[in-house]
Amino acid sequence: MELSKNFIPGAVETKWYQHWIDQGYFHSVPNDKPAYTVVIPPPNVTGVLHMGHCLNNTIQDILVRRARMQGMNPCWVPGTDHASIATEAKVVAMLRERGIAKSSLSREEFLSYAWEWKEKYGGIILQQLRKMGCSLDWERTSFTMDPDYYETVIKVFIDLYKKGKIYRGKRMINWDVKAKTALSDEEVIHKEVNGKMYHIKYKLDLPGDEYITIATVRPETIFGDTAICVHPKDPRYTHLVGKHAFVPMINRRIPIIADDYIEIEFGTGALKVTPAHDINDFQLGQKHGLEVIDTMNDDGTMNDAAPMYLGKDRIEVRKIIAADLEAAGNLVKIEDYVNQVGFSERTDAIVEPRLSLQWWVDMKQLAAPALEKVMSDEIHFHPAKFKNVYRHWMENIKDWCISRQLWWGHRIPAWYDKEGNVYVEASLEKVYTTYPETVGKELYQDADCLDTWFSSWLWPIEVFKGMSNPNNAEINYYYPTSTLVTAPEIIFFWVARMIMAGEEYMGKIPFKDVYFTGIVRDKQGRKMSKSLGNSPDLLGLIDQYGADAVRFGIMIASPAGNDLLFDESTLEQGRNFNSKLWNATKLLKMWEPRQSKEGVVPEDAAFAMDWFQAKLSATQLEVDEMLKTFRLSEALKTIYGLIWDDYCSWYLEWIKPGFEQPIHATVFEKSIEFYDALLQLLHPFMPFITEEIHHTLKTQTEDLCVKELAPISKVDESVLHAGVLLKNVISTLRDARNKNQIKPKDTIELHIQSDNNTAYQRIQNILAKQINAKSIAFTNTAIGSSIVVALEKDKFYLVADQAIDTASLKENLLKDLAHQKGFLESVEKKLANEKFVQNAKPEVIAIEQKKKADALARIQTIEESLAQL
RNA sequence: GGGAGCAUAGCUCAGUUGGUUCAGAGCAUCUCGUUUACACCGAGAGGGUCCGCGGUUCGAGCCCGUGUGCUCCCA
Repeated sequence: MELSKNFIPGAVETKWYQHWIDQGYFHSVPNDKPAYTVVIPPPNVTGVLHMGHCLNNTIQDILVRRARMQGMNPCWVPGTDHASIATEAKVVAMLRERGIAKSSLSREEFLSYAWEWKEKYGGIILQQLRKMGCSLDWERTSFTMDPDYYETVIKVFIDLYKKGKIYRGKRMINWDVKAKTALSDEEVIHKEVNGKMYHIKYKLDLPGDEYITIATVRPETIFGDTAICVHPKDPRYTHLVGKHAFVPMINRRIPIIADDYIEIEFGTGALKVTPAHDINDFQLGQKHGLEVIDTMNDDGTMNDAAPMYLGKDRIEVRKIIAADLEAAGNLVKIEDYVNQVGFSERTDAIVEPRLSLQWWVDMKQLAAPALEKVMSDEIHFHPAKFKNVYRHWMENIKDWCISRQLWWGHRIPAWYDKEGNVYVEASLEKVYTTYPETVGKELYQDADCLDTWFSSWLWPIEVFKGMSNPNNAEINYYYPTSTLVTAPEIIFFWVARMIMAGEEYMGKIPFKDVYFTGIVRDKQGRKMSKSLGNSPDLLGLIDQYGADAVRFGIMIASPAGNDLLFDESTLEQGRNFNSKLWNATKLLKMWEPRQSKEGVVPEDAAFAMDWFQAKLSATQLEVDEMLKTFRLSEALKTIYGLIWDDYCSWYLEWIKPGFEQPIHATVFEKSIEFYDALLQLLHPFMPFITEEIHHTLKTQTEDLCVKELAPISKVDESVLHAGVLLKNVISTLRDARNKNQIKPKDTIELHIQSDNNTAYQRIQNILAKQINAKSIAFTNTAIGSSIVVALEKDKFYLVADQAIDTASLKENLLKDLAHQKGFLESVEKKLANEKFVQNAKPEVIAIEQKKKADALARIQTIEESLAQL
């Protein structure tokens, strides 16, 4: 069979993915084997695959595929999140394009558009995961708004309400004026913004023309001012406390109060207090019993508290108010000022603090066990540094605002009567049953939805129907899940809350290990984002390089828990690795028809096979350990080196038969076997090409995808060491050839002077081949007119046809000699140090003594070589 | 303002409880080379005051203190 010149990924990938699906390899049912369960962090239902997903899902696939090959029963559950605010925003935008305003639709009409949208775009991201080769159990695809899931979310709300852990309260919340909804603290992104500090003077309610000057970055909020506050010990203002001032432009009279919350040094030392629009002002207002005047509508425009700006956006007002204040004679000055401003994660609108009646979860009790499980390492965080971050948050946890003023999501199961009484139940019928006093009353349901995370925190439970069908066989088998792979940015949003839900509703942790991936950044270290346009098109990259190369590229640059700087050159490296694998296959296939069964295996090939077996086993052990400790990037690097350097560059060259010579059948078989073992080791990282080559090498009885790893054979340390020596000799002699400008085609004669000839006898054919020597001889004496190379205690004489550059040879030897002598000196100094000899461990001293002996021997060798020149 | 983390070769990172020939890898760089697997390649080489300063120790990239620079989270 003639193999194509290069490996072409496209068709191969489609073929094998379909085959794996047809064979049902990714579908799991409970059985006798140990379960290895992973639930996907559900991407937004309308999302498209980006680099973050690529990294995250590649890692999960590696873990799952590895588990499959280790004979476990892996189950990787796919699914999507309804992502209430993001999806609703998209639907609203889509409707706007069609000329439909959300406000013109009923809730039911809007939701039918939303479902239509979900059906149309909802599957895209899951299709894209198939392209990447993800071995997900598609029969288990879940959605956070599936009927059972929906009911479970409602059930949890009611349960927590009845336990007194959910309450309704008027609090300062973060208001997204674009989406017209409350946001949790975690959904607000703080950014530094260049703004202005306005100094504004308020006329005092005193005889004469006296003023007090305040400083603010938000002059448009003055209409909500209900006090001015100063520090009680500020000598500038003590005489004014208890007096009153007038808000500019509207001339509303407000008191001047004192509180040590004020920083004397900041601004003018006098603070305008606006309880409706600032969290700190709100607290101050509560303490001093101040009035709360809301000056804004829910879309961020000014209301009738600011009659002259009615209907204008607050940001717009900030720009024009300075001129009006100036005209009114109240503006003192404007300074440049940098401050932190909160933006909505979803809509990028500037978040407004706003007083509002919302639903809250009391977090204190839920947090305690969840903190303990992580601190005690019952749940392992990788890397462990995130334990600190987690602890800090959990110890300072605040109540969770769970209501969102949206329609797309799980509608809050609360009904109100005209008097404002609240009845929480799953349906109106149930309300009438549970609360007989409501019978005959007209009730209306809360219009709001629950925060998306209020459904996702049940994900590892409800994908197995652990709550809608408690104690079923699946939840008992698959839960707790094994490993969660996610981004550190959602450690509080999601990870912490899943642990709480697990403890509360299953009485068990939801997962044993959490692997935090880094954030994918561009070459310059910037976070990838749509607005920067630095997020590459993943499917385009897969088309260009192949899925295996993309997986390779993203994993090789991805240290655990550190951000990864994405650079397309690693994808090239991945594609080159594909080529290397393919070319090695071509070489093996070339030898296939030229096998000979005659005679015994040549001694050098026997050595090569022994060596590679030892190297393979040793590396398999290393990789095993690395994967156990989630050092995936290192494992991939190790496998890459084993294949490229040890197998291709060394082993295949060592066993390579001469020009048009046959290869011994035993050697050929063994080489195929080795290669297959390498493919198996690599398979979790690069599933497509490894499966393809596995079947190209020979007729296989099973697919690599489900082939169980064989036990690792014992490592023969001595042959491993012999291999190191051989590689060392080859490199050193090649270097000597290079330095003496011996052309690659020119042969040399090699004479070896050693105490241990037998060590070289077994490998001399390999050595001859690798350094292009026409003969190898052993000698007890120096060989004249040769290039002398010293390695450890042995000497090598290279006899070439061309003239030898004795001067440079001598120079090199002298350099080496000086180096060795310096080294010897430092070792001797150490050994002469009494304190060292007294304190150091015996094995450390033994090592130093060996160093000394070796250095002495080496100096002798070099001196002898010099004498011969 | 509070908290967490990072600083090792041009770049991205390893470096296990302080102790092997005097700090490793991949990529990049340089030199040589198209001999039938592979130029998406082969052979070889160069490159580091382990951020500064101080301390503990016989011995520090690793431990302690301190300074500087950067990143992230929270207010």
